[in-house]
Amino acid sequence: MAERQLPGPSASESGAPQAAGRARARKQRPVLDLGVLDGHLGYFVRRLQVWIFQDFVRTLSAFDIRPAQFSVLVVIEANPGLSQADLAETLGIERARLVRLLDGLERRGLTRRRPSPTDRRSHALTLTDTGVATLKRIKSQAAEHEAHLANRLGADKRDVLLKALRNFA
Amino acid sequence: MAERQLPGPSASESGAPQAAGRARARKQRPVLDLGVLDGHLGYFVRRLQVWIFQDFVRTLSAFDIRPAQFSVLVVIEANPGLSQADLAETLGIERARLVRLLDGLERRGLTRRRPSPTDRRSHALTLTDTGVATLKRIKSQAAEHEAHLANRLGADKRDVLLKALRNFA
DNA sequence: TATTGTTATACTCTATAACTATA
DNA sequence: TATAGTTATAGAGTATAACAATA
Repeated sequence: MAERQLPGPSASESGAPQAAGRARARKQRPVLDLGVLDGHLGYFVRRLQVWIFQDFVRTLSAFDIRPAQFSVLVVIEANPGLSQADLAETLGIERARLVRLLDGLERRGLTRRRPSPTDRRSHALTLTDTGVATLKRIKSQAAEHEAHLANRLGADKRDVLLKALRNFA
Repeated sequence: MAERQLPGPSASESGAPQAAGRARARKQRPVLDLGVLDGHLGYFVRRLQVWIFQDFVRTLSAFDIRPAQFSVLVVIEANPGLSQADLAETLGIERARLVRLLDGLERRGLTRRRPSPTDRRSHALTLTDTGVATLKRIKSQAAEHEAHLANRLGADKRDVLLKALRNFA
């Protein structure tokens, strides 16, 4: 794991790592003009999203879990017995991609595909006992990641954003 | 280009395509529980970001340009003569990836790498005349995409988000 | 005819590591 | 020693098409 500075999510837990690690000098760069990018919401949404993903992956590195995998585990837990098609539709993931995603989670013993009692084409998805136990710990770490975000963004601003975006998709 | 429905950005320009194309019936799906995802800002930021990218690509399909390419063109135009390292740092793109990105734009005659007058290791990036002219038209389409977003999100909410995120990265 | 899960392909993007030529 | 541009690789993710089994 290499060190990362500036725009990336900080590896330090809190506040100012000022006099701690004797931060190496970095090349000074000119502040550039963003041009019309400054008026495009998409640019800033993307920057925020990248920051969030990086912090999520780092904060949950002990579990080797990525945001997409997390979302799959959470939705299966909340809706046991659901089908792959329904899961894919809910999360906006391609059915085709979900296959590999579930293969991975299944190989790790976290999820299970059972035959659907009502439709022989589809699978009924559930968490294994290990999956439930592991997800409990994962959720705890994910909450810590969310705290990082609130800290970085300001708790008030984070709440505003959450409410504003909740009804979007 | 296949049809796309529901969560994706609508292909229709405005309002309600209700009685127009006699939309095909879609399988009815149960509304699933998002579980703790509902409290994670990252999930909704990701959904919004995906929507924005899709609408951007569709709205600018006549130019075959993607968000990353757009951001590169805009920042070069606003900071002629800048280096690849500075551009990469500003946009949060890996230096390694920027190389291919610029190769593509250069092949299309939009950008140019000139020798830096002060540092023989680095390049001074500029738009070509074609690049300037093309970008002008691209920016017009990008503005239309931004209008779609404001329409979808609500103009007021869009403004709030832009202000909230501008100072993030 | 349409849907479910699946396989396959192409492309974008992130994350790294390494190399060369310069500074 | 460090930086600039480059090449290469591995993996995630998107987009798309096709197929067999089933509805």
